[in-house]
Amino acid sequence: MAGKNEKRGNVNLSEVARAAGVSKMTASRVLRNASGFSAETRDKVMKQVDRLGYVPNRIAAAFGSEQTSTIIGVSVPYLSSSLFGAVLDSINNSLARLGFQTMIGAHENSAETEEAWVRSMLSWRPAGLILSGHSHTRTTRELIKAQAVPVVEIWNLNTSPIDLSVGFNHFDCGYEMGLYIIGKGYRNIGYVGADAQAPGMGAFRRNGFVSAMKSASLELGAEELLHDRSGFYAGFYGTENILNRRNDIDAIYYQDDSMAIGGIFYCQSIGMKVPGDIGIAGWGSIEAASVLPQRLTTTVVSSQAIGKTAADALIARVRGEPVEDIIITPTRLAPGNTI
Amino acid sequence: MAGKNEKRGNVNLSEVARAAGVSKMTASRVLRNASGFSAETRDKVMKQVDRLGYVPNRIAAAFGSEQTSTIIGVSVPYLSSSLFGAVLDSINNSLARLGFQTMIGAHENSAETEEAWVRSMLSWRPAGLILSGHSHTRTTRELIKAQAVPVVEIWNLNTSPIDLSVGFNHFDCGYEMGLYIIGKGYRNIGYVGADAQAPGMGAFRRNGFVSAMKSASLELGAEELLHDRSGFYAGFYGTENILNRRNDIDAIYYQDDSMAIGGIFYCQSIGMKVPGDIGIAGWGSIEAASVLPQRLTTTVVSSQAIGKTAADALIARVRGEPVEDIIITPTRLAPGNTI
DNA sequence: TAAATCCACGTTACCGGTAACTTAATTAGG
DNA sequence: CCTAATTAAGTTACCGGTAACGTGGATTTA
Repeated sequence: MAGKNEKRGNVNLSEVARAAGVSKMTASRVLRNASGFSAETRDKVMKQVDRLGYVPNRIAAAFGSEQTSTIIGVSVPYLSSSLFGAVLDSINNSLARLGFQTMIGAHENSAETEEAWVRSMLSWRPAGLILSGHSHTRTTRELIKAQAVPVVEIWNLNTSPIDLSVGFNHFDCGYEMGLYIIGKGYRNIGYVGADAQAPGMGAFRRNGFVSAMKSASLELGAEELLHDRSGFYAGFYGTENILNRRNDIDAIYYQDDSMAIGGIFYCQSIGMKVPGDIGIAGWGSIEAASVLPQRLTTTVVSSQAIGKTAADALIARVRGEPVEDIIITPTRLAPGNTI
Repeated sequence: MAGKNEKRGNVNLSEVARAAGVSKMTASRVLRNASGFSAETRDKVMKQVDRLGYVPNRIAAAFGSEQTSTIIGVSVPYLSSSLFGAVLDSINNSLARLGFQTMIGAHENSAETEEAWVRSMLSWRPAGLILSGHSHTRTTRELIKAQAVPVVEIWNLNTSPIDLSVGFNHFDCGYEMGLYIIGKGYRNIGYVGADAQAPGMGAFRRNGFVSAMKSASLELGAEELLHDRSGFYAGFYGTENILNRRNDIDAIYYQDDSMAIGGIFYCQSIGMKVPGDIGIAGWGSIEAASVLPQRLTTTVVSSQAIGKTAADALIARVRGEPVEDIIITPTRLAPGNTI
């Protein structure tokens, strides 16, 4: 009798219940802290739980009730990105606090990869999903709607979301920075980005920026889109390229702060003064910028706020509480002294 | 009949099987690509799968068989850290490729937080776990052993692991760097770190470093342990502190590259030349260092290799294939020109 | 004091797959 | 040509919880 059940050290509810001299259902009620048991019974059950080392089986629970899935699928472009790392940390923190588990996926800015992930994710019958892809395939949308699973699209504000959207408008970020730079008197402005092979949100900012220039009857003096991931080195290299092609560029708008910092270092390395010889602006306000001798002109984004807001909104929806469909998390142009 | 099952757009195997005119079991075999069905039958089933939009239920599958859980729990200190971000990315990539799902947890260097996570994780009956905490509570170890779940401890090499260990020796990294710096003629060396409230692996490197100094009959000239997370700013600030206390320090070893870079910037900001006035060394080889005007003296660690090796080893163990218990991923002291 | 209510707990059925076993038909082998 | 092996299915039982409902005794209410 002992030997048979010790195949894997797995004790189940029935054994706990039997040991405590109650029914399986009563033990279940105690463990879920539902009502319908006396304090005395609870103590009896909990004593056996401890003695037998019972580990609840959430797979069985999720299977049995369909209400009790506490899995939340979270999809981001990359796990190794300082901006998304902070979003993930914040989401995971909020979810864990609320008793939910995070299953992650990295789509690398490919809508097809995202679709494959969503498909496999849905078979876990998650309580909800958090997506950060900038666009989804038609199948992705259909799959999600067919399963009627709550979803929050984060990062970019989607004005007609599948379900909920938490974020801000990337186009507007670019537009605002465009007007700012033009207002400072720059006229021959370049753009350096790094997601040409699979455009992410940076493309929206770039378009907003170009649009601002158009509104002042200007156009991009030069553009460098590396087939690479954004990063310090990509910024360094991209700046080298663009300045080799056009030496009359007086300012550069970068896809993000990492690249802008790389750009500053390139300029430094060839003896160009920032902002004396060239103006530089980034986006995203990463921590690395805080140690630069100059304060980088950038757009401040709160990754933490997005993560927490998204997690809270999703769980509210999961629980059937009322939620705003579209929640804007503010961004702020932070003037520095690199422009 | 139609209305009743359309409660949630959920189609189950029975319905697919009925529509295809076969038994549930045959449909199951087709979907798992097991043997025991004809090409004709497969086409019939797959046609209905597409027509009805069947999404398999992995919760039910995992529940029914116990062999088919494809959940892997992965625990790291923080999700928003460039080093662990790369490890996570690599783990997730490898696992996804092998058909496994990653459930994450962040323990923030607290063994108690890790224990709570392990407890909740085990109730999902995962196929395996990847842990990166530098030490575990006794309960954590007991829980894992009782459930007989495969585990890989990563990052720090554990010479008596619970199950498997993939990583390298942090003490040795510090020791090696200590000898190197002493060999360059420095004598009054400081250490700047940032995990005093919950020591992570950096503490081992620091101890290795101190040990190297002892072997040369030296001791730390000064030490600054910030109650903060490691990062550029912590390095900047820590350097300011340590140099204000002792202005005769001729070199500083940092907990990691982020902090070392922060240190370089602080020195630059007060007009100290690196390495003329002070030598600086970091650890971890993060990308940010690649854009510095000087090449940072550091220890190169392949986060990617650790992630992939750990994932592969774990899955081999899950599948019952033979695996090395202890796998060392190499590190390399990379001399730069900051020392 | 009888009826209504509440409480603590038990019983039954079921969630959606899969393992293990069985059966019928086909093919191979001597 | 008859038996053994192989293949393509079907049947049955079960995984470990939870929802829904049932029951008997204690307490409250009219």
